[in-house]
Amino acid sequence: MCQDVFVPTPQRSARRSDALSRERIVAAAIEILDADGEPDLTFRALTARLSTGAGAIYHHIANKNELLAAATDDVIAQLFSQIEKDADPAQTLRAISLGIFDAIDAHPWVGVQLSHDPFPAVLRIWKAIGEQLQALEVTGPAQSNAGSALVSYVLGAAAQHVAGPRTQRDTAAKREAYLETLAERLTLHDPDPLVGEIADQLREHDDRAQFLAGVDIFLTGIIAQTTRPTPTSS
Amino acid sequence: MCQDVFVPTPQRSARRSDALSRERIVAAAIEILDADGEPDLTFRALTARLSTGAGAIYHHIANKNELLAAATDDVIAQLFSQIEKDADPAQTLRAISLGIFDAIDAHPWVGVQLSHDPFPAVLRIWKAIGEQLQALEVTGPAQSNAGSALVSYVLGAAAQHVAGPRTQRDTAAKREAYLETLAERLTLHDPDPLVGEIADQLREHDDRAQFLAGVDIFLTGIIAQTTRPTPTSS
DNA sequence: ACCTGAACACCGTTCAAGT
DNA sequence: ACCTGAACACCGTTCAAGT
Repeated sequence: MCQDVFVPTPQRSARRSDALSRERIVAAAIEILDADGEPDLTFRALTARLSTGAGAIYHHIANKNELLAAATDDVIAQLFSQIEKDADPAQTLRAISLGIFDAIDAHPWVGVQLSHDPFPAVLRIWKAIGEQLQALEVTGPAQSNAGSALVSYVLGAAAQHVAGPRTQRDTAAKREAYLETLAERLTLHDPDPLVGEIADQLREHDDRAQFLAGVDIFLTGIIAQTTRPTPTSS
Repeated sequence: MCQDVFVPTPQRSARRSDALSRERIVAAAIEILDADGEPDLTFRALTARLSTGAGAIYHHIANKNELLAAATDDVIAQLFSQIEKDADPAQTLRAISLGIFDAIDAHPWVGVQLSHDPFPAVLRIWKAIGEQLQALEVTGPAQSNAGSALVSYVLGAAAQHVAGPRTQRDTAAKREAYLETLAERLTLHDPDPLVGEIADQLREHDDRAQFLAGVDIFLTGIIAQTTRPTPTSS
């Protein structure tokens, strides 16, 4: 269809100074999502915060899915503008992974969204990780496999980290209680000693440190496979 | 419109032979989820299929979250009853990972649920993977790290695999078109040659093979770390 | 062009009333 | 004890009407 022009019209009737825009809508959505979680992001809450009518939003955003995707992309874009690249590609990959983990820790709804509907934010992640893998001289199908695996791991681990709690406040304050409850329910329902061990690990472990240990397992595997592509090669 | 009566009940006190039960409710929910996807699992659709009233469900299931968790646990439990253990723990870990991937491929809503609300199904996965890691003589904190990482990878990869399509029919028939559309949008919005490469990979790659390649990166990393715990050790 | 807000077609859950 | 189904308190989205 045609391009809609979008002439900013400086003089005109001036209207309200804080006119609605996609940016303002996304910013307001992020505030609600961070404060109250995804279920509380309703068009009614959004219109109340923006002092507008329900339908006005739809002049800038197609629907709620697009709003969530835009809010997620905003957080991820912001994150990548802050990542500092190291001379060592493996170290940069650790920084990228940890940056994503911390962003999802701070905005749990981002983790849910990236697993549910990855476009367009996950593209940024693919690009950044692919670049570093090339620097590691992992190329061709090996790069595709390694990149896909690392992206899946990072998103999967972050999603597990924020599973249960729905807001950042919840994550910090309630995750311990959540894990404790979970641990109790496990041991209650299952006398298996292995379950007891898992429950203890739940109580004690540090998600962030464990996440980084997983990244290192990946990097070790990628580097080992590059050095020695197949187990049968000499 | 008022009488409704329509009481077939032949002899009364026998009640209906197919009385409601948690099992029948969960089975009906799985049928709807597989056929139409999570958004179409409504209590109205469920009561219609079970020929009952809306409130009757609540005598057996606390709410929709519990219903989704129960349906997911049902699928995962079913899966583990079919896994064949190999003498080689690494091979069994591949079989478990692939079994979970295929189960989520067949029931995409399971992937969403496991990322969103892991209990109790993810416990089964932890147990099965932890057992095989012990057989690999990965113990202590290393086992905890390795198990957590593999679970995160498997769930993350499966979630990415089913992202977009919402039913198994969609996955098979529409994923190719989805990836093609995605590839086109990528190249349209971004002239970066790296994006072009990613788009080509999207079009060509085999999710299942790539998933297995990622599992092997993991196993390689875990085994390499066990053999040589820290990079600085001789 | 952009905004308004009532209206529409839903949804999960509750609860008085039945058996 | 278990079931019924109307009612309640929402929700995302639409659309005639305004400026």
